[in-house]
Amino acid sequence: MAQRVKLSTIAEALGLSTATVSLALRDSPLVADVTRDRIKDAARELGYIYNRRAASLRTSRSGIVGVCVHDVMNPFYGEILKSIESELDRHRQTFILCNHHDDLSKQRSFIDTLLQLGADGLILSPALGTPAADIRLAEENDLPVILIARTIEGAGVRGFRGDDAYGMGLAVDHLVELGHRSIAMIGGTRATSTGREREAGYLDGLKRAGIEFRPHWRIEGPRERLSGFESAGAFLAIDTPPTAIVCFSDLVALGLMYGLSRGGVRPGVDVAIVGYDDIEEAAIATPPLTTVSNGQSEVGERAASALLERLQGTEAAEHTTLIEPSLKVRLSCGAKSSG
Amino acid sequence: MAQRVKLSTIAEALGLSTATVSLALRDSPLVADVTRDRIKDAARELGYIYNRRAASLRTSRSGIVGVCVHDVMNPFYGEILKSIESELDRHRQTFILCNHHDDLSKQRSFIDTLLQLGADGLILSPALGTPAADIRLAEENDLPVILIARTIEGAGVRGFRGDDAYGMGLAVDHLVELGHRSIAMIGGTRATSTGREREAGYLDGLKRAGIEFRPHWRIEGPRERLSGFESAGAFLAIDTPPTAIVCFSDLVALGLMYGLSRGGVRPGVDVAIVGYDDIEEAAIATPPLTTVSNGQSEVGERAASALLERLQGTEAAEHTTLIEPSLKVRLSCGAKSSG
DNA sequence: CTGAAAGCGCTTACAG
DNA sequence: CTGAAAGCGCTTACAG
Repeated sequence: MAQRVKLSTIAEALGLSTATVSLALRDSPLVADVTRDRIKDAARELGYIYNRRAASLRTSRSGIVGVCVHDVMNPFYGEILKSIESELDRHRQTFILCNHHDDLSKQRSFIDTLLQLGADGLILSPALGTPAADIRLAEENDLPVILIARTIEGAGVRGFRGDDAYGMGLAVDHLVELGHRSIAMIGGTRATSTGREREAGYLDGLKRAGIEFRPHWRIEGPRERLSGFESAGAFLAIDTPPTAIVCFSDLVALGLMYGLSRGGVRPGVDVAIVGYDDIEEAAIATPPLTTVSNGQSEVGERAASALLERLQGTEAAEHTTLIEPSLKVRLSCGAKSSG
Repeated sequence: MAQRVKLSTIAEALGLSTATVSLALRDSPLVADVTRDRIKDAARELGYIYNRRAASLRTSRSGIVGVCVHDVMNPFYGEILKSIESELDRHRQTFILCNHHDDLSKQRSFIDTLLQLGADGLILSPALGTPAADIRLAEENDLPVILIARTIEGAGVRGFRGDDAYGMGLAVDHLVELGHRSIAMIGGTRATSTGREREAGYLDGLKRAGIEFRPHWRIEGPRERLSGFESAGAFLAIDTPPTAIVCFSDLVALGLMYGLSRGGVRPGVDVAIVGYDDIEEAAIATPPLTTVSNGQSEVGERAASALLERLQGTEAAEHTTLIEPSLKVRLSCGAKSSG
């Protein structure tokens, strides 16, 4: 290719200074309308490409926001990412995505990259075991952080997530109303705030109903479709299997339903199942999945807005906002209670 | 925060020049070992953060590779993205993801951003209707492009994708062997090379078997789970419904199976179904889905390698490499042929 | 309304 | 083995 076109190329072609060209391209009112139009036309004709590195070196604003989650492929993040994307788009921020797969070192190297690129901010669903110090390091280096989905003790930053304990309570209450007295919980781990909260909501729900928790009702671990599928075996191996199951997530529930079907047990008929998240697939599954809607799009939108406000100069705050979840009743919990 | 630490901060602290510090941090053999160690220690202690914008302004290498696909949430891209990610990781390239949602202007603005950031390359699954000129614009501005999954006439760049026509042929052949003589195809559009190729494979398959194609066997459009679900209605409305269905993708097939179940038709019993892509869920679905494995991880890996080679200085080539697909027989095609 | 000049934080020949 | 200086392509006071 020919010599790259830069501000000075345009300036020379028109007999102007680079200062004027720079101002004109950014629609500064300091430049006369006629001049501005001439400059913009020339820029277009010459195929000028704005060099953001050079600009951001000067202004220390990059227009980049990092978004880092466990796994972008997980539909749980679908709504969240979608609303973050549209919010950032509107403010002409480029958003760069990253999976950390719950690997702390991947997360760290992504944060490092953002710092090196002079990114303007980070929206993070922190990896398992993220120490508060990691968040502070970013903040101390002028990278504002907003947490989503999971929160971290002592991180001192703003966070947005669903009220997981309350939401899981809704699920349990509903099953109790249907007459169930033996309710399992499958999936999730205490290593995340989400896992702890949802488990707490489950245990509280049982307590409210005066049901005594049995340790073998709790199958920990599964957080995705495949492990949900595999957990069907463990569930069916329980001596007297519970009549109902609350799952850590819809993905776990959907995998579990596949697993139970294969084991000859009919979800929604032989056993009641409730998921969590209300992903798109829940409504069309066989049977349609009763679940807890988590307000994900609100989480995404508010996280993005909070970040944009901080970029505008608002002070950092450090509380976590809980979005109120709601129950979506469908057919998967239609099992007759049998005990 | 305090004044930002830069090369010169370290240089001053140690009584050295920035040149030496710069070389030392990049492990140049020009710097004495002792000096290098002192420098690295100081950098760590001072909390030095490398400024990539400044460096890349000078070197015109950014270490950034863009990856842009229709929708990162689509599990079809799962394997592809995973192998691209690990390949780029190993070469210390930061990869930034973007969805274009088949919106040309979104794709263009992403390419623009990459150009502005001085990105080193782009791996692209082009949006519907992407003109060859868009690809050439990138190439002319020193942004090498590699295409995946979909190809574009006359783009003049390297591409990698599964052999879609051949793969769909495998699916049809298998159904014919099972005795089916009326086979529908659901999903996909002629606006993408993938859609055209898979449809061509379907039609050729019918021809090979001496089956005359009926227009009402072809339900165009669906490319995702939800629209696959909805297409069940259209299928069941056919006067004498075909005994077998090949789907544009696993997602379409899985949605369709949900839809058929709800309509009281048992997939794999009342009607044979074959998907395409062999995503993880296919193996655990109810019933397990017969499908065509597309070699996605090979696509991702080879696309990333091809790009890395070009960054190394290899000349651009322009042929498309077809990865050979293979059939995975499971239970969803176990329907008895009835005509 | 427009221009000349400094500077953002690196890297890279070139000297020594 | 180390240093002084130029330059990557912008933006931003400051002058005029």
